[in-house]
Amino acid sequence: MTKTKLAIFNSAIEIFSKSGYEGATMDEIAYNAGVAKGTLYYYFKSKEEIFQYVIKEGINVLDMKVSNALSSINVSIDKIIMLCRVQLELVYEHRNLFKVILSQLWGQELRQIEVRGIVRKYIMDIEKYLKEAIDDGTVKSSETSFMSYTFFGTVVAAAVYELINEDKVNLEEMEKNLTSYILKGIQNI
Amino acid sequence: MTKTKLAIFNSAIEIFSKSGYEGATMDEIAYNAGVAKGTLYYYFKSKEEIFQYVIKEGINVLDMKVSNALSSINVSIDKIIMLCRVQLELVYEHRNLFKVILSQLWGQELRQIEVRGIVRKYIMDIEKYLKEAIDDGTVKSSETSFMSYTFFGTVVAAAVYELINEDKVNLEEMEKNLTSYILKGIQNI
Amino acid sequence: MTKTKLAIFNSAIEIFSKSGYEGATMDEIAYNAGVAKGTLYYYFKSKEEIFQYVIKEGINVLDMKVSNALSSINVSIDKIIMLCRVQLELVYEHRNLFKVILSQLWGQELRQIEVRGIVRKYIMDIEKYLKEAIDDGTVKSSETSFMSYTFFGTVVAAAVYELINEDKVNLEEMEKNLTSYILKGIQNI
Amino acid sequence: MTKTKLAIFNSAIEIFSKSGYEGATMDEIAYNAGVAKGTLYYYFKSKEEIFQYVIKEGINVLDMKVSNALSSINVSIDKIIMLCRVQLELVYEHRNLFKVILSQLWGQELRQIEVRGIVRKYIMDIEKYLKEAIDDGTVKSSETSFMSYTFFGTVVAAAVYELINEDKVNLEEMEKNLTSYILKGIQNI
DNA sequence: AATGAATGAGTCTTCATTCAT
DNA sequence: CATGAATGAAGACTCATTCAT
Repeated sequence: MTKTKLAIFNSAIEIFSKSGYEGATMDEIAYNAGVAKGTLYYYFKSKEEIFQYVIKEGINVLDMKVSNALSSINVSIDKIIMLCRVQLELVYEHRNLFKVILSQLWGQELRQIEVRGIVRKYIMDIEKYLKEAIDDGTVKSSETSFMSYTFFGTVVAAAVYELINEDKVNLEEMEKNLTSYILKGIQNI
Repeated sequence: MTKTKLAIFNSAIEIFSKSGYEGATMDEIAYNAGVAKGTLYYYFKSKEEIFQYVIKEGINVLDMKVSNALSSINVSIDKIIMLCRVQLELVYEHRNLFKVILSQLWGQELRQIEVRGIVRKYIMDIEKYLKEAIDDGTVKSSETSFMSYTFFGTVVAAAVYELINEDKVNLEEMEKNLTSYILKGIQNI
Repeated sequence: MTKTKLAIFNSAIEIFSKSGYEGATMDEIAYNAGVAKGTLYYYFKSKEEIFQYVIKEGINVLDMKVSNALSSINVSIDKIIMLCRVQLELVYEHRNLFKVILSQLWGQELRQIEVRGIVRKYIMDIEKYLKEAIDDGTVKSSETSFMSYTFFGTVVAAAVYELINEDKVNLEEMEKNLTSYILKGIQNI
Repeated sequence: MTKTKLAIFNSAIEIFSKSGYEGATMDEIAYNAGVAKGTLYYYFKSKEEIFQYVIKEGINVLDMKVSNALSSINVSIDKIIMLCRVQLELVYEHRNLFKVILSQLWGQELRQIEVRGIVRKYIMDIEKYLKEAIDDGTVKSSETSFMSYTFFGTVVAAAVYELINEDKVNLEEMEKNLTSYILKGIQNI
């Protein structure tokens, strides 16, 4: 990625997260990147292509960070706990990327269907870790597909919480609560 | 709501859910409602106003259905269980409304900030039920604000699951899994 | 054709003849028609579609004028003579249409290939009259296909002559010369 | 002409003939010439200048080929016959140049008016030969200016014929027909 | 109560041209 | 000699909105 392309990438993520895909304008993206509008088209064929690049490159980073964080852990329940923590941190650190993805998850445009496909793959990676933990008995045997979606949803919840309550979040506290919620649920026993 | 206004309401929800706010066009909404474009402006001042009407009227329906479902239940843990069930049913039944809301949750446009305010209120209603259950000891004492967001997130998860896996969902099965997940978590004890 | 559509049609022919297809701008066409740019798109899907409408509608008029002029003539040599005259008059009267057609005859764009198809059909109509005249012996037996193209080319020559020498043309004189050229050639015997 | 300039010349003629002046892009011309876009501007000041170079250099070649072909012929009627033949061969051999010229003959842009001027001069050369033949009585006395345009038009006809009927042309046959048409016309006597 | 022709501001995209290397 | 990254003016097209009927 050249310096210019990187500037466009960063600008685009910001603008898309602020205005959504349709709401974002090439003018804004260019201005925010500090380049001329024509430059966008020197590096990308269209707005669509910028969007796809943002998503794919972004997901790559997430994937790498997740597998890095988990690679050194052997005990599967610890993996699950670390997964909670790392996902939460990613949501926090890459909140703009998450906003872009979550805003483009819902429609019937080709772009949106593709984003769903990407999220599906992302969630299937989570499922893998859950299956491991089920296999060695630390996690309840259950329908892992749905379970991984609820896991993902819980992370989204954190994004919504963070979005709605802005500045006031305490990441460590959230981590603790989230892990407890996921592992043990809410019921008092 | 006259017949024509209702037709516009239904059409708008459909189009907004398919294309998002910016992606939806007045032409499409009018055509889908079976009226002329001018008619939209006879009933609403602007696209913005149609959108707001859709959201507010939609949320009203959800609120009423939730309180109806819970009004006859006294035991607080049963209320929580029913809340799981009813939310899941609403996500399923009013999926288009949920798609509209969830797609408009993430940006910095006035409209999106307003939608977040509405969701915030909606989640605070959930919090009320959780507080009740904590008070009588059936639910663990915890940070209820965050807990209600995770609850909401889990419901969103169901929406995503349903969206990505389309047709193949089994609502009853999902209900059982969801309730177990929320109440007891995933860990084997 | 509504009044507005007609205004667009007339404007477009003028602008296309002045600037060619690519050189013409929608702004110019709209301004010249006395309507807003959006109005062009209310009546036509695209610039391309305006162009096609101009060509097809224009060719229709030519076809009708030719067959009207020839319908009342029975002697085939007189038909040929009248064909010379009427073609020349059409080139003169509809010079803008001819300019548009002749400028769009030469490339490999779909639009240009289509125009060639239309011209081909137009020339095949001429061929019909030549064949008749050959059948009754007033015109030399020859390769009629090529002959009709040369006939057409001679008409184009008149267009070029008229274009290059502007104002100074004497239509009657041209008619006489043209007919003599076509019927008897240039050689002195 | 250096090798690079020649490459640009050849590329430009090809692209202009395929897409017209406005339709041709500098990118395409550069790519087709196997050079970088900047190189075009090393050799030419602008697209306009490339175009003019193409036309002028092209017409030069035509002029030379015509005068070469006719220089050794003394009998004026033979000159006319050879003129037919050589023009037809040029149209065939340099069809791309003819397409460029013929597509740029019709508008009101400066460039197009200039092309008309060049064609005018080219036709006036033809006129010269016709005048000679009139002077010694082999060609009918007539308005030579118009006659030379019809002569040119007949050649254009061949171009159109060739363009529309592509591959299927038989050059020798065409030459015979064309010469007969020009010298003796179509009428049976 | 309802329409649909007309608008024009705003958007994406193209492309001739420049310039530092 | 030659390059190609970068530009920005200009063009096709969209669409929310208006208004006379």
